[in-house]
This record gives sequence, structure tokens and C-alpha cells, in this order.
Amino acid sequence: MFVHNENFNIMQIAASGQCFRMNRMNESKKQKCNLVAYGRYLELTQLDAETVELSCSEEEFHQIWEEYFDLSYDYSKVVTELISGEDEFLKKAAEYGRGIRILKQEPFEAAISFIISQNKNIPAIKSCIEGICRCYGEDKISRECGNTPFHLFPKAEVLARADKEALRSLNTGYRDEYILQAARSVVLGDLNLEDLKSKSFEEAVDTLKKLRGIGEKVANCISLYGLHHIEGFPIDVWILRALKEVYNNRFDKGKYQGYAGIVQQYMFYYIRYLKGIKES
DNA sequence: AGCCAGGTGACCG
DNA sequence: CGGTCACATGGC
Repeated sequence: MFVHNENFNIMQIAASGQCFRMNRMNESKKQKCNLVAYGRYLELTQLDAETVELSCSEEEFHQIWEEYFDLSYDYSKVVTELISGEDEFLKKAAEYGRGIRILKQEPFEAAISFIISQNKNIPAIKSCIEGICRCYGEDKISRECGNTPFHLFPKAEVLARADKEALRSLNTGYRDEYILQAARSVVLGDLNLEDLKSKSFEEAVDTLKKLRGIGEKVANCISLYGLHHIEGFPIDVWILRALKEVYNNRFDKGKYQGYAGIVQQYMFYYIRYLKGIKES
């Protein structure tokens, strides 16, 4: 199954810090990644600048991945606008990260993942999440995965009953309690993530922030990557650095109303590149 | 060896 | 409101 799109680069997406279970496969120096989401295992190969091969059937692609990779949204419009705009930093950022797209991840996975993400670096977040999937996620096998089982991200029901000490031993640190409480809120129906998709971005953020361990930044991440509120604009240490050093704290995201989250993603990916961070 | 990481909550004035 | 501090732990 092939996808042609000039704004679809799997290595850039995998290194963009929005998802933590998309990994480079590093075999025969091909640009190849794998991924587990929505109960499936998928392999992707970047054949050239505008062609990606997916290991799934056409049916599965239309059922799951077309939506997951937000392939009906016109990212070239955003990139073109930024490249032809006045902002020199965003010009270069959009040029550099033009293959990035905002994924539509599973809401619960995004919620827990970004609770874990606080005050951790990306490799540490990834290994922590893998541990949680290994211990609490359902095992599946597929032809594409060569009969080695892969692990789904755990259901809220399972995580909600996890032992705190066991969670702690998976390097969650002080976030163990946050994870348990979030999972329990979902199980009890106090937090309905699906519901928040159809609410406004502001309401989604406000609702998420009521949970312990979710502040402004994490709420923006969950909204952006898990609920696809693309006006979200998470400000972490990297974005803060860019806003200070590049813009002297005068950046106005209001110019990008309705899609600031995409702009944020180009900024994040580019500032980290400028600072010499190796792709993770 | 020490600083940093896709931060947050508690506490202070 | 805005500043400071502890928090648990791996990466580099």
C-alpha cells in the first residue's frame, strides 16, 4: 500500500516528539519505522520524498491509518504560507520540517503518555511507556510483525487497577499517582476523553487541567495530539527557548489561529535541530 | 559527576 | 498574579 504526499515524512514524524511508540527500524539503512496504535502493528518505509509504503491492506489504510496520519488535511498550504511569509525563523522551520503531520493518537494513550512526559527527556519517556505496554498492554501477533507479539497500550481499566509500587518500578517516578488517578477517572466516567473531542479546545484544556499532574502544557499536548484540537500550542522548555531567544518573547501565535499546533510542531522540531539534539 | 528533561503543585509574598 | 522549590529517575 503506497501513499503519495509531499508532506509526509515518517522519519520526521517519528522524531517530532508528538508520539512515543513510532520507532526507526534501522535495517539495511532504509528509512523504515514501525508503530503500534488502534490495536494494530504497522511498518512504514519512506521510499522517496513524497512516497511512503505501508505494510497494511488498502482496507485497513482507509479504516485506520489515513485518519491517523491526518492525510486529508492540506499541510502544504500551511508550509507554503509559512515559507512565503515574513517570519524568517518559521520560514526555515517549515522548510526543514515540511514532512511533519499532526497524528490523531488514541486519547487515553496520549493522556497517559504526556502525563509521563513531564520533566523527562524523550528517550526516557519512550522506554517508560514501553515498559507500561509490556506489563499492562494486551499482547497481539500479526503477520507483519513476524509472529513476535507486540504490545498494545493498556486499557484504562487495566491501568486503573495497577499496583502503585509496580508502576513505580517502571520508572514512572512521582508520576505513578497521576497515572493511576487519570486511569481511574476514565474508568469512573469522570473524564470522558472522546467527549472532549467535540468540545472546544478551551473546554478540553480546562477539563484536563482538573486532574492532578496535568497542567497547562500537558493539557495542550493531550488536546493537540490526542483530541486533535490543532489550535493547541504546548509550551515546553524548547518552545520557551525559541520564544525567548528567537522572538524576544514577542511571538504572536494569534497569527496562526486555528492551526497554531502545526506551527508549534515545526518550531519544536527545528529548534531542537538547531541545538544539535540527535533524533530520538 | 552533575546537569537536564515536551512540568506540576505547593507555598510564598 | 509571579517567583521559588521539591519531586523520581534516566540520558547524556
